Amino acid sequence: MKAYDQQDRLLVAVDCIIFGFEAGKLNLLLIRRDFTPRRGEWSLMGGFLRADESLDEAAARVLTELTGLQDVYLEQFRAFGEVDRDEAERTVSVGYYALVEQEKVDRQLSPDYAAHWVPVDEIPSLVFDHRAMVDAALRRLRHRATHEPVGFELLPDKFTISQLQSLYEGIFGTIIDAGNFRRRLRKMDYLERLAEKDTSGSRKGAWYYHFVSERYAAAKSEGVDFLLKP
Amino acid sequence: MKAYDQQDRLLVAVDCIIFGFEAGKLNLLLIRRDFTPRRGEWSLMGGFLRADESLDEAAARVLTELTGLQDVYLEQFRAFGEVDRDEAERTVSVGYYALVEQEKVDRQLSPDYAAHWVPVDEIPSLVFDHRAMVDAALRRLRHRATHEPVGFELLPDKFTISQLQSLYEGIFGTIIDAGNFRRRLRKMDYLERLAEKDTSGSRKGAWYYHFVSERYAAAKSEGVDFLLKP
DNA sequence: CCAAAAGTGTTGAAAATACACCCATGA
DNA sequence: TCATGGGTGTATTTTCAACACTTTTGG
Repeated sequence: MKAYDQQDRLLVAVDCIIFGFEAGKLNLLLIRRDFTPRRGEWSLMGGFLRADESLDEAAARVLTELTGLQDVYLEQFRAFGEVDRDEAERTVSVGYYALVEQEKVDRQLSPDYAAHWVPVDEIPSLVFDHRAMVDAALRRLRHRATHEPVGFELLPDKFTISQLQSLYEGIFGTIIDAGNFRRRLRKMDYLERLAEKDTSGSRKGAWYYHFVSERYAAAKSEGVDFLLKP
Repeated sequence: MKAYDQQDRLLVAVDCIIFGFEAGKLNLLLIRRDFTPRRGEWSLMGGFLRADESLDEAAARVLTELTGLQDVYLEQFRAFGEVDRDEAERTVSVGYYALVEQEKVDRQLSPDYAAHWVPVDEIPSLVFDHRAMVDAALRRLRHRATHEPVGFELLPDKFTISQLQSLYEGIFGTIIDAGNFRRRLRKMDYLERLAEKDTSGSRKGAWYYHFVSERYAAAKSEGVDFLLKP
């Protein structure tokens, strides 16, 4: 418990699996490394934990550095600690996944990293164990999205039911029955229908909805569980 | 991403939340620290990650050191990285929870640590952020126990339905309808009824069952999901 | 008027629940 | 014989997937 020597001190990193959604596709934000090791290869965005910050703070810092965004949905999902996972030096990495509005990111993406959105079903070869990190994050996201209303983080504040359905189809890679999907949503009274319609997708126009987090918190505290299966 | 200095090197620990089950109670194995800091206070069993081992290996080592057990169910659930979480020195700790047969442990517990079983609803004050670790582990265990057949890890190889029900009642702190609980189990053909009865609990005697992990793996690969709600 | 997306209703099957009931047996 | 935990059966309710159906409106 107590014993350690200087050699036990090592680097701790955070790596961010950044999810976005656009045109019916769930995407991942990757960078091309312009630094060693593995310069030029695809990689997740990451950074080293500093002495004066918590893990959560480090993850938020790294995310802001790349996307310029603050206050985004960010959740730790797993620490990765194989001895040889980083070829340069022993490093334990803590994985975080982020859910961002892709459009927001695109407006202020840092040019310092050659970052690109890649559909989750077309992920290129990644450095180190980053592919395993992505897979673990995806599993966690899928699970979380069915049990907590986190999917909304990937959509604009105003969204239509069809957009939400398309998102869930993107997350799970499945087709969902529109009627049943709507019915489940209708019961969630923390989804507020706005007085406005989106007419871009159809003649009829689709009502915009809005997620009212205070109402969700109230419902949850009364034991009402969120559940949205694919 | 790339930049760090010597000061960024820090200690990584693993802490083990060790669950056991006895007499209808879900228990936690705690130690009394005979080392600084906080000598004499209650704490989780932990240890520092060494340069030549993975996180999983470190957790297993720590667990074996205390309990003498090997090959127990051990799962990482979260890394804890607040700056001041350990008052002695900046330390990131990765939390693992273990499910062990309490009786097995009691037979070979290391005397080097003053370890005690404590019911999960009577946890004393713990050092650092160990209480938050325990709470997170408990949430994870409850969730995991409903979706994966991990509860069996807490019971002997042979167990009765009543024991299993009592275990689930202990994990969730609820009362379960015996009839419905049995019916759900009857459908799980990876639970094999043995030719033997436990006559200690009743006149009639209760059949012993056995979890056949190979059969479960087969069922799972065919898409049959485990689900055992409280 | 018609194409096409938005949105509603109906139905039958499946599963969860509550709870009444039978079983075996040692004291 | 009866108290006690073990174990089964069943009527009722709830949930849910499938899919037919209606609505709206720009072109």
